[in-house]
Amino acid sequence: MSRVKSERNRAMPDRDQIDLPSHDDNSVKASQRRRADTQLKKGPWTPSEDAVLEAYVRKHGVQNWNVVQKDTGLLRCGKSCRLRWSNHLRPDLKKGTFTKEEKNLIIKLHSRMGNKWAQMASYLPGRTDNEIKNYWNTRIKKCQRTATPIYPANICLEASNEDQHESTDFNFREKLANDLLHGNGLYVPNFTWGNSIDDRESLSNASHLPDVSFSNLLGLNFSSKNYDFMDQVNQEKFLRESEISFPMLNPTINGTFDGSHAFLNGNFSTSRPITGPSKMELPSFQYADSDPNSWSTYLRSSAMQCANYADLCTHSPAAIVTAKFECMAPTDSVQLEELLPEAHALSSVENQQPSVGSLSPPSVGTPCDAMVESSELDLFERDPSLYTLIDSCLSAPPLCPESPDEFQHSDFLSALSPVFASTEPAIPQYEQGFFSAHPEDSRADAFSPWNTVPAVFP
DNA sequence: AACAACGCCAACCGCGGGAGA
DNA sequence: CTCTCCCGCGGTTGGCGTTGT
Repeated sequence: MSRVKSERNRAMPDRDQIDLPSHDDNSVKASQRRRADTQLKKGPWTPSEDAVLEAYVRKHGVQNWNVVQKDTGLLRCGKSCRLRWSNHLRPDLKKGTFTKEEKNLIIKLHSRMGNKWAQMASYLPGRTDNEIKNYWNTRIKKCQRTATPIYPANICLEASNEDQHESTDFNFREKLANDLLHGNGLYVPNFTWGNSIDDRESLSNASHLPDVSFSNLLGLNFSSKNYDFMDQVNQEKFLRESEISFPMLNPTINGTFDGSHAFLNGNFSTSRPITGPSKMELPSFQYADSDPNSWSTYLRSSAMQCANYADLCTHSPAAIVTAKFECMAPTDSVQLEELLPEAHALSSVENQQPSVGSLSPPSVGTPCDAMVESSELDLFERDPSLYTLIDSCLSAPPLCPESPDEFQHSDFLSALSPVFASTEPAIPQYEQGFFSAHPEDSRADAFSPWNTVPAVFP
């Protein structure tokens, strides 16, 4: 903060609006403040007010918002002036609705930052924290109403992959493996079909991993010496997918959160079961994994349930049709700078758009986009031939649980592959040098010529 | 056509932090 | 060290247009 002393002295002593004698006691100040508040205008800004404010800022720049109010005679408090300028009158603002790329980025950023709207805005040049906040709040409401995950699976996948690849000081993957393996012991799940598969809400947030090996799905590796972490989480993933395939298995997936794991669509609490209306605040990824109800504990329990699902698959191979919904891996080891490439790419895309404020050009159709628009992919709609495929599979003789390897699934999976092939997110490439400085420099405020240069309109 | 629900947006409010007196 | 002031942030509210019933 580099305010000039003289400017500060010109500022109105009152917190936001009015000059008050320095010798007044607090009660008098408060009284006068209230009186002053009533004199100030509230509500929507008129074009004439905008013009006055803009003209003033163009001439004098931004130094002290209370001075703006005083000098211009606007019946607006300094705070209101600042808000109006930063959210609407700034020349570098980008108008219009968020593009799909921006939405993706917001979701990804929120998965890492939580409700740090201003920080998030720094990754979205031309966008304000208020815009992002409004978008997110609307999104949360929508997700709550439709009982869909707040964090689309593809976003979580990227977060998961990035964390797995780049985390150095905290190896989340190994931590999970340790949790799952109970030290050096192998996890031998209970294969008894009939255990209720609960916590599907939680399962929808399991870690995304590459396509599930069918032998893993059938539980063959559960007793294998080579049964590693990936196998376990693959099975975990598959179990979660079962909830998507067979929602009827979980009558409790209706938006209430009173389970011990307390997953909240994309958010999960570290400790407290959540009942009733929930406040979707910070992202799950931000919470430390230090609670008995946490992610690792959850994974451990659901790995066991996975075996149940593997059993189910031996009788109902059609279940795997929906097996391509990714999910998340919460972690507290996050490099926010990882998002710079995407932010840059996003900015590049925006720059190529025909005009500021217009809608984005026809999307290339990344699956991530699709997930943002609709978290629930109807694979059957996307490929009606699946019906035939499933029918043929279901009409085949039941598989023998004792020899699940006999199941010839390769054709089945390959037939499905066109459906699944497009579900990997397309991450824009990062062009070196676009962001030459810290992302904070890309903040809308920082981009503004007012802040860096002289406070005088060029 | 009327009403309600929803979505979006703008603006306000309270609070905390930084800086200067 | 304390107080005051300003700024910025996050939460919340209210208005208005759109959509659904």
